[in-house]
Amino acid sequence: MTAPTRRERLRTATLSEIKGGARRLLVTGGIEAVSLRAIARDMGMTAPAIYRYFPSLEALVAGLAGDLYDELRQEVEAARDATGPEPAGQLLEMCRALRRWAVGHPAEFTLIFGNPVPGVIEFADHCVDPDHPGARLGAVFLAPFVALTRGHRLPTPPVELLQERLGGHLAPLATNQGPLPIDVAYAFLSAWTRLYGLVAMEVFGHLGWAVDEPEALFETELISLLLQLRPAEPGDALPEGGARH
Amino acid sequence: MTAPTRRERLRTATLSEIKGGARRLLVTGGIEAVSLRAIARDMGMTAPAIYRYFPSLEALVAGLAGDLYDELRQEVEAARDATGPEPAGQLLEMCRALRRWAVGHPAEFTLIFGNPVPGVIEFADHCVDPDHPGARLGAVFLAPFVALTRGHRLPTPPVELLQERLGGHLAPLATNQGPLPIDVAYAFLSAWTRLYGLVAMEVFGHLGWAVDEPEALFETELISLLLQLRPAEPGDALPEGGARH
DNA sequence: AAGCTAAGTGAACGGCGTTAACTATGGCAA
DNA sequence: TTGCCATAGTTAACGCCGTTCACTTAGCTT
Repeated sequence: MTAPTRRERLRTATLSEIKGGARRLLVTGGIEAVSLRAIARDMGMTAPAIYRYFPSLEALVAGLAGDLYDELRQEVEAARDATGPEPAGQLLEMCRALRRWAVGHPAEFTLIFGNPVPGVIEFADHCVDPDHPGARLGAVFLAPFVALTRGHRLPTPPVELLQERLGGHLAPLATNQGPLPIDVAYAFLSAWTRLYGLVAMEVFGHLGWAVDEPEALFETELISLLLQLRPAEPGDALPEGGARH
Repeated sequence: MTAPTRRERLRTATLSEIKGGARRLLVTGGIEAVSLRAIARDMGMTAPAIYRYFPSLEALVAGLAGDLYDELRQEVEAARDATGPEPAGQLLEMCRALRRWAVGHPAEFTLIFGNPVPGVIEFADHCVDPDHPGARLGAVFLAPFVALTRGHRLPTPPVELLQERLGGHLAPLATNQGPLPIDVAYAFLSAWTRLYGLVAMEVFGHLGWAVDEPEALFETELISLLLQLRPAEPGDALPEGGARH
């Protein structure tokens, strides 16, 4: 690994300048403001020059999406590492970090978690790859989730029903994250879609008809979710929710 | 109210032809395929003529979104009316109708429930209007939900906690749908975001890393949700769940 | 029949992604 | 050191796009 030559340094600098410009346009004007010509204009370049770095605008956007996935994952990991070892507290802070990032970076969240934009479609399609940034983000949440729910009954429908309905369709999850007890797998997916639904509805502006402070709903739902996942204890505030089955 | 003149007939015919063309383009090529020039080309017209019917492409898309909201609501209402009077069965079939429409019309679902597209943004912003199609869709689900949960304890955090966290922030919901007990309001929003999260993740392709048959997860989650909302009875088994096609 | 209004046309402006042909330059080998 | 070549950049062009403007045509009204 020798020292990078001058051309290599210039190339990586230009590449990150392109990505930075794309990000800035994404933040200020949404995905439809990201154009090769605008990026090049901001850099004092011409649009065709960008084709030396990306084969198309779609590819550029896809690369940006990958970076954003990693950024979000690192944010979530940082929140986890800044918390004590109890998985419940870790999950709480990780979920909060996810929402905080989403609300603070709505355009970025929209790009990676909203409608598949043309360049990001292949992303979603080839998600069965365990190295996919989406799967890696899921894995970060899965670890403390498994730790939290280990060894006690989860508030799911009966395991026989889960087996019958869901048993044959969890192959992608097993491929990505290793084998899991079916009730843990189901409870995780249920929690993940709940988290996604809450955050996505807030960021996409679909909660305005119901609440004027989405964070309050988020915090309430988070408490409810974690209470349901905890083993029922005598005097638990949620006896019927947690121990129905 | 006299008979429509010839020009009026032509105008409404052209208007619906424009909308139909826009819908067809949306379905075949996604929202970015909807262009004034393409619509006009398909109609044997020129693009500026459309400005006699819509002030801009954004307005045309917003009108299309409104129509789609109504179409989805009618689909859900039809599913409700084709089911018996028990609110649990009605809710089950309404949720299934929602998912069926979303999966069968992914581009349309994406337009009204995904990233706010420029023309649809004002839609989301002015959602506090009870006549807003989104609020009306919510109301359709709210009625059987209230009936289902009336008179028994819901699996929510304690009401005092709900009051403290959420009490001051439900004004838009009350404005749109009338006053509700806070545990009912919270449980409804929780269920609504769960439903949205599930369907949106499936339609947007964000579940590929986890399941190979999203419908199985949907059905399981639906059963779990309805079981949690019902008063616990000995030997409860949610019979409708098994009577699926 | 005259005149007004609504519907539609064609040309044009500026913006977009992308391609092709061309120029200048950094790095390497003879 | 000189000569070469791959690389990074340029300009020009094509065909899309939304939108505006001036103009024509056809329908309706009086």
